[in-house]
Amino acid sequence: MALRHAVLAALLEEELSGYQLAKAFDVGVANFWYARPQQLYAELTRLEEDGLVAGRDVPQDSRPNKRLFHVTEAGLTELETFTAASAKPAFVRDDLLVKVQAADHVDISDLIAQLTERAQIAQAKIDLFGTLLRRLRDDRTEEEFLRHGDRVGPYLTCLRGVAFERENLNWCTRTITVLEERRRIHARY
Amino acid sequence: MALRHAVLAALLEEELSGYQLAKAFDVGVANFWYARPQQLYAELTRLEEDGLVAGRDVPQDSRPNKRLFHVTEAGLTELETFTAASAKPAFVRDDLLVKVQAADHVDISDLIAQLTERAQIAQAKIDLFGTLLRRLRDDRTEEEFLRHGDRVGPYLTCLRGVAFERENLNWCTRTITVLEERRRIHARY
DNA sequence: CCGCTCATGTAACAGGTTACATGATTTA
DNA sequence: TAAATCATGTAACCTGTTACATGAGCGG
Repeated sequence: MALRHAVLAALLEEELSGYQLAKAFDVGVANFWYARPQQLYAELTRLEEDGLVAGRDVPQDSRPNKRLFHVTEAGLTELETFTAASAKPAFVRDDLLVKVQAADHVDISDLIAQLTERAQIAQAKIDLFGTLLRRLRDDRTEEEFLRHGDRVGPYLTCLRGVAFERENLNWCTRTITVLEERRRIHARY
Repeated sequence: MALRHAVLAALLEEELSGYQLAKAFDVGVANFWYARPQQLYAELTRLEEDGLVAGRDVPQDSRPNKRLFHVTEAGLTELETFTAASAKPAFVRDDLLVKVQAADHVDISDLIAQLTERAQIAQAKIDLFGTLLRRLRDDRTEEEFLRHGDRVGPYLTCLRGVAFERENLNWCTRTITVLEERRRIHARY
């Protein structure tokens, strides 16, 4: 099971409902994992059955009631065990890269369109992460926060997210430039 | 189907056997996708059934015979269609990031060990990709090659691979430094 | 003779995606 | 009144992983 530990890690910081978790694991706030809502609801059910998280009902007026989950002692132990075990390397699996790999055999305009779209998404994420980082470290400088802040885990993963998206953006614009230049040259004949 | 197009893209450059494909999709030569040998053999069978690739038997002495596959006209059309369709964004799903997210609640030494291991893997990949890039562009400078080389797709995906691993390495060493510093401070009490 | 590379698979299972379902409330 | 947000799921399906199986030749 893989999602399992990601959920536990996310719930360490604060009590969350399935719905809130889904938000975090979707749009890109959680840069260390991605999952669909259905998967999260299912996983929370299983985690509770196994006693790794516990939920409590929170009645709300003018909103449907919700269940907030927190990590139990057993859950923390499970996370410790998981952390001690060696991590399998992460792989790249990206449709866009497949398309660029085939660049010399397919329509360049399609490719440029998709690279442009990806670049925009990357920029949006960079902005989002930037805001998030500023909120996490509050007044402090990054250096100061990383030394003495009380919870740096989420900050560190967020730094990874920024770096990744920055490289992503960089590569997209570079690739677009190359492909456009080649199209221009080709168009002369 | 996802692997399908990755296989087609890989076969564009040269005729390959299942075994050769497996090599390319494993160790990290193909930086645009990852797959296990079993999956590739299965996918090649399906692709051939669907007429998107065609194989030919190559008898070898002092080696088992093999089947080399190449992309058919129908296969190329399929790739074009795929490229024209909009790509779904790629997500992060990394065990190591989950562990770092939980950094404030788990054993730091375990974390540092795994970050170190990951950093070494990243360095190895950077070297590998560097060699590959030099081979691809031959004598030419990168600028020159990207403008006038005849097949730049694999080069561009490889550039993405280098950038990714460089950021990976960077983040790992930075994170190690932060965690070690915090451990040092903590140890005083 | 042991382990590695070449060469190709099958079968059972775990994990993730897509489609579908429901229902209340707030905002435009 | 239509769309978005809050809130939670079920069921069928597709994809990918793990474990296992086979067999020949080459290098130490």
